Amino acid sequence: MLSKKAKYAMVALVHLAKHGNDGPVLISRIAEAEHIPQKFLEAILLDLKRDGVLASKKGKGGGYYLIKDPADVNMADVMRLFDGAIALLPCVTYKYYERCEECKDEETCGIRETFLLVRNETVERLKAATLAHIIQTEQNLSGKKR
Amino acid sequence: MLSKKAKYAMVALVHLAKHGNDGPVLISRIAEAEHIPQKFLEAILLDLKRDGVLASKKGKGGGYYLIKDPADVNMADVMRLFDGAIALLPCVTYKYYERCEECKDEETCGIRETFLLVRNETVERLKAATLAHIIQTEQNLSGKKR
DNA sequence: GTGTACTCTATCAAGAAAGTAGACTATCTT
DNA sequence: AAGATAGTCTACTTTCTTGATAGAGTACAC
Repeated sequence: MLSKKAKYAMVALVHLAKHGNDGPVLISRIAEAEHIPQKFLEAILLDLKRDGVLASKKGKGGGYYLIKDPADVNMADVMRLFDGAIALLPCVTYKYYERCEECKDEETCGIRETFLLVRNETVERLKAATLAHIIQTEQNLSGKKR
Repeated sequence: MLSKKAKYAMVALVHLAKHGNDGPVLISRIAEAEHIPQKFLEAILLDLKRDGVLASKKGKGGGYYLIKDPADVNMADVMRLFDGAIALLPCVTYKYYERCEECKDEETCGIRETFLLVRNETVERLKAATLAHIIQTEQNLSGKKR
């Protein structure tokens, strides 16, 4: 399962991508609009800033704003930032690789093979899920609903 | 990430599917062969027994053995048994469904849509990963390696 | 220089994950 | 029936992570 941090981060990013066209958005505004505990959200936005996705402005008229193109911000990166590896086993991750102690031969492990395929499919899908893509999807879904 | 329990369960099941043709296999044998803490493995095998995948025999000549066809035991079920839902968000699970508090409209949520697709792909892949399939895969991989 | 708004450090409670200990029960062999 | 074998059950411990909250500090605008 995703952590709340990762989920809140995604929700906040979508919010910023949608409402950030007229300058910085207040933390308090995002917190209220998206029902996220404000203090918790502060830490999350700070992480996203350190990661280079967002920037902020202090004082009156301040707030957070996107500094990347919504088409260049994807859910795979967000998930990795907050929850670490996407794969379900350490032996099929790229950055967090760890050998299974009990595995005799990694190259012929049938379990590993399955989870490697799962990982690859998931990463591909999450990389495609950019902010731009998510917003587009929402518009399509509302269109169908009507 | 998978819990150790789920991973050990998968490894133990593959062991039983491979070596269970001449009667029950001792917990201690599996623990030693697969490098799993024995006491921990006991609890795991008990869970698998309660779930109807394994049966056991006490006393001399006893041990655990599969009571399902290896083609009918898949990793999706094992993962659900030990780790709960496979999906990354509670709002896209079947059995563990929970509404997102902050979600205004689930049907048009772009984030949900992405994680629904991820879940479906993962479940499909894990359902296909039966014990029979895993063992077959291992044979194929060793074949290629030589 | 006052108010606004982000930043940083510390702390906390609850729960889960991973593993350990030990007594108990069922079964087989002789 | 005794004694060994092997799974069953209950309880506990330890460590880590998650999801927060509190409050002082810093930067900026007017």
